[in-house]
Amino acid sequence: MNEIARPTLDDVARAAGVSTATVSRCLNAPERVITTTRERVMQAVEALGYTPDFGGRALASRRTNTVGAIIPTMENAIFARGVQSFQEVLSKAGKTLLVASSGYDPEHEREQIGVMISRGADGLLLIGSARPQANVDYLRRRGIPYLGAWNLGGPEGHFVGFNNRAAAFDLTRRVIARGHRRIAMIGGISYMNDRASDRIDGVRAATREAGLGEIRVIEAPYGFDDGAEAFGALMTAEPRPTAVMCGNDVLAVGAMRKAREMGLRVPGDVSITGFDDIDISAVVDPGLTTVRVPHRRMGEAAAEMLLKLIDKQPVDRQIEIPTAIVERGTLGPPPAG
Amino acid sequence: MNEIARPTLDDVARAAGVSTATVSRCLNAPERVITTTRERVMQAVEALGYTPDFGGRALASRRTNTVGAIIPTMENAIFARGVQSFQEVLSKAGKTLLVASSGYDPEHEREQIGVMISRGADGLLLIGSARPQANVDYLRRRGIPYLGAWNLGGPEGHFVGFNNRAAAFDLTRRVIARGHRRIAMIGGISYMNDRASDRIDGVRAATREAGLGEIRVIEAPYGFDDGAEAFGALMTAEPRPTAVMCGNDVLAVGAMRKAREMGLRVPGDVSITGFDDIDISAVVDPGLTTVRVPHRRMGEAAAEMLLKLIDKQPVDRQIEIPTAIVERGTLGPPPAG
DNA sequence: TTGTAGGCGTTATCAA
DNA sequence: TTGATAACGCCTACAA
Repeated sequence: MNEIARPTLDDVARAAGVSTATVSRCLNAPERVITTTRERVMQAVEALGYTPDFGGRALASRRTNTVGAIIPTMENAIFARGVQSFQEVLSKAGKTLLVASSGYDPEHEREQIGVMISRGADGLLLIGSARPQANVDYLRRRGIPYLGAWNLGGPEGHFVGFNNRAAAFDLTRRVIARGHRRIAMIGGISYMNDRASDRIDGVRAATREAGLGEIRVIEAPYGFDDGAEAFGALMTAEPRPTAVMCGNDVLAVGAMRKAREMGLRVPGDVSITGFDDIDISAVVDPGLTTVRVPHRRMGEAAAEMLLKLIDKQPVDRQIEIPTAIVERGTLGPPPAG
Repeated sequence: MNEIARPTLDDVARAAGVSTATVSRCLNAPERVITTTRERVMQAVEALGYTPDFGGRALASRRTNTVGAIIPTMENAIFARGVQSFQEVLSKAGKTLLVASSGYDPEHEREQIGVMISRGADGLLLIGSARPQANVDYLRRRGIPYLGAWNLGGPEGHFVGFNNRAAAFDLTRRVIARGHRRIAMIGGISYMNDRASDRIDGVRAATREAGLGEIRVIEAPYGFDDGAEAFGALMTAEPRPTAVMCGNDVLAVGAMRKAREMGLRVPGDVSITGFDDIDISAVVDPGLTTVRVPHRRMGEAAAEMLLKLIDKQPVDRQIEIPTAIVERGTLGPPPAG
């Protein structure tokens, strides 16, 4: 079987006995071509297996129908899920998704922004709002539409996301209402990560409001072991917290594992809360009390907003996706005494 | 702040007082330009913030430095993980990843292949080997290098993956060695999914080899609830199986949940096994006995192979990534009687 | 409704 | 070592 050279518009035009302009129109504005010729053309397209060349099209139309997403890593299930639905919506709109990862490093993000620009992305999805001004300027000077997702942002820019701070605040209030006075937190690494730092801020604000004084916060990388280790450190200090709130479910599940290893009952001896409501949280025993974050809905909303931005349609500056506390079994009253 | 038109090669050339050809050479073959002029050019590039236009470059060079991946869905953690490492390796090689999803539908996969071709992907990552011949032909006629991943394949084509059948076979032998004679299986949907069907085949082959006769297999979609439901059906039939082997960990964890709901102890009343070793499997109680599948390593190996294929370097036709049985707590001897 | 023709930004071939 | 210049494949006024 011989390798067949890719057919061009010219080939199709010749096969259908029309000009290249007509073929182009058949593909991009079918209503501007009379039915009979259109059918003839489409037949030729089919027969030759023609697919338009992206380079040529991009060059001539100044449009790539490509959208870029720069996320920390797909290994984090919450991003994988959001990106999946983001991509599905894009795909329906005829756009293709270009994916890059920053590994939580602003410098690397900056590089990837360059890659996306150079590939002519029509729009860009970024995560959160915490980034060097240089990265933002870079984008704005190019006038390329972009969006922060997974969180709400500052006074300018477009965002589709959750109010991480408020959700953490509400959850903390609930913990306090259960009677806890000694609360500690295992947060995600907050440097250049506004989701992590907002969650920490939310917890701090609520404990302050309740007059509990400054709570202890350990920041830990995103991993079960890291959560376990931080939990160990927290629980060997005196006075021991009666509730440990975690910046995400992975840390929380790691903490639960460590609690079991230490012979601590949850929630009998210590309450634990998470954030994200990943699959695993419904499955551990007892079930993890956490904050449900609808990543799929967010991905879809982000795609729709970015599409509008690209089309220069009017959009709200921020879209807040509501979250909800999911009470399962890891939050109880503090141990007596 | 005004939006700044993207500078072109021409702009840089003018700023540096050279021809566009020289600028192009500075970027693509620096050694062919004398140092002094090169420095002058690079300065202009820097000053203008020039990034080459992808469309123009693709058109002129017939190369896109783009690689496509068409996977069922990123929501499945095993793909998300593999794609992440795939992307990282690609990125280091200066290639960008285009992502599309097939939703496990061959028809949709075919469409996405078209999209990738039309975008000039230099190479393609597909999942597994089960697909209509038409999809394969489409690719081969174009002469575009592609790769099946996550499984090994038939007599032709390139593959980087696991021997799903052999791994399932080995695990089943282990189950039988524990004394189980009544084994049932909850498999993934096998239609056009060779990973799922190979795992089922492996289990069947081992039970046959042991003279256990035809075992009951229920196929279920990829979801906790689906695993739970299938498990319920299996355990209400007579005679009840003493071991339920699952085609993936998600089904297995669903089965474990259902077992608890039914008041069945695992592994006291029934043993359960999984496949994939996702995060959750180490965290459930008891820990799930399963097959560890190194997705990251596979993603990396796939990227390296595809890169070589694109460069027309010689490669092995198949690369097998080894798997390993992970014994945790869900596999025990069958209940007495 | 259809065709003609110029141009999009880059690379690559040839000369100089 | 550098510079002209002709592709590359497509889109889009503009003309017919």
